[in-house]
Amino acid sequence: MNNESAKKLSPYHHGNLKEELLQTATDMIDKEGIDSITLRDLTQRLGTSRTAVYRHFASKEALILGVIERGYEQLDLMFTPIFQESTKSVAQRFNAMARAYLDFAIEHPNIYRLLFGDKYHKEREELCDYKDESQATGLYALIGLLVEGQEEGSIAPVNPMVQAAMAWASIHGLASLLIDGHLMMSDNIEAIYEYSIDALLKGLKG
Amino acid sequence: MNNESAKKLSPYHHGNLKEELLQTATDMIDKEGIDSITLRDLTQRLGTSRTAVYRHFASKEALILGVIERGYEQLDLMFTPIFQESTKSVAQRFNAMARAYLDFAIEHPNIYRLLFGDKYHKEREELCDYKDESQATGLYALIGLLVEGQEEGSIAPVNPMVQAAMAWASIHGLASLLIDGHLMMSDNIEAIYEYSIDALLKGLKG
DNA sequence: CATTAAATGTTAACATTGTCAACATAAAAC
DNA sequence: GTTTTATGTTGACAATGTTAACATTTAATG
Repeated sequence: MNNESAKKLSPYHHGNLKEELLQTATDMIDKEGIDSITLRDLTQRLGTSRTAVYRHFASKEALILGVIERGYEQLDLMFTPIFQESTKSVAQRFNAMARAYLDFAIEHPNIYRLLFGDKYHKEREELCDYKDESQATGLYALIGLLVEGQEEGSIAPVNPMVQAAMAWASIHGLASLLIDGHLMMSDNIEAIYEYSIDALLKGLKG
Repeated sequence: MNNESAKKLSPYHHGNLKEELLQTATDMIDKEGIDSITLRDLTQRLGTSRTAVYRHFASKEALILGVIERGYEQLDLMFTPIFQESTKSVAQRFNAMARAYLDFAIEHPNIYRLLFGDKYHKEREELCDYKDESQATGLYALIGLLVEGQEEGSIAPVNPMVQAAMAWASIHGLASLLIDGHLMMSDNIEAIYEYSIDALLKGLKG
C-alpha cells in the first residue's frame, strides 16, 4: 500500500527518480517557497546524491519548469469542470471560476507565484492564441464563457480577449496583493472579493 | 560639475558611500533585476571592497529595503500632484493615477516588482490604516479621491477602502501580468487598459 | 549467453556569493 | 595630542549550482 515501504533499501537505481523529484520539489516549493529549495536538500530527502538530478533534468531551472507544468495542469483540471457546468448562469460560473482561482492562490501561494510570477517562464498558449473557445481548457475557457455571455446578452459585445484579460488581471491582482502581504485588511478580504466580482460583472455587462 | 571627476583618486574613505550604494543599487536593480545584483558587483563599480557595504547596511537585505524605501518615495511623489489637481474630475484624476501607476510599472518593472512583490517587505502603512484622507499621500490618496467622488455622487457610497483595494488590485494585476510576460497581446495593451479603466469606473459608480 | 551500449547514480572539485572576523586608516572628540 | 569612533580592507568560510570523471545497473545486440 505504501510506496515508501515498498522501496528497497537504497538500491543503486532509484527506479522512479524523475517522478519523485518533481513531486517532492513541488511539495517543497509549496511549503517553503521557490527561493528556499536547494538541489542538495531535495536530493537528500530522496536519498540520492546531489547530482542525480542532472540525469533527469538539464538544470535546476529545467526541474522547476517541470513543476510549473504540473501546476498549470492542476489549475486547468480545476477550471475546466466549472466552465462546463452549463446548468449554471454565466455570472455564476464566472464567480465560481474567480473563487476557485483565488482559493488556489491562497492555498498554494508559492506555487501560484511560480506560475504567474516573472522568475521562471514555461511557454504556453497565450490568451490571444485561442481559436476554438468551445474546447479551450483552463483560463482559455474564460473566453468561451464570455462569448457565451455575449450571445445570451449578459455580457457586452466587446472583444472577449480584452474582456478576459481585464477580468484575469483583476483577480490576479487581488490574489497577488493578498498572498504577497500588501493587503492586510484580513477581515475585509471577503468584502473586497465580493465587491470586485460585482464590479467586474457590472463592467463586463457594459 | 561631474561628481565622478570630482572624486579623488580612491582615497581611503569614500565620502558618500551610503548614498551611492543606494543609488547604484537602485540603478542596477532597475536595469538587471533584483536577482542579478551582487554585493561584489555593486561595490566593484563604486571602487570599494566587497565588505564596505556592511559599514552602512546590516546586510544585503537591509540595503535592498533602503532601495525599496526610495522606490515608494518616488512613486508617492508621482501620485500626490495628480490627486491634488482639483480642477479635474474625479474620473479624470482616477484615470491619470492609473495611467501613471501603469507607466511606472512598465518603465521600471524590476523596481515595481521589488515594491509590490513578496520577496522583500518594507513595512509601511496599509490602506486600512488611513485616518485623514485629505493629507494622505501616494496610494492612500486614492481613498481620498474615492471619498470625494462619493460626496459628489459619482462614486457609489461603499466603504472606500474596499473600493480602493479593488481598484488597486485591478491595475496591479494588469501591471503584473504585463511586466511578467503573461499578457502577450502587445497590440492590445492600450485597449485592455482603457477597457479596464472603463469597467472600473462603471463598477465604482455602482 | 556474452558482450556492448545506454541509462542512471556517485564522488570530487570549482566558481559564485553573502557574511564574519581581524586588522588598517581616517576623522572626530576630548 | 591622545583616544574614540567611523569607515574601509583582506582573508576566510559555508552554502549552492554545476561539471568532470568514474561506477553500476539495465537494455540491446550478436
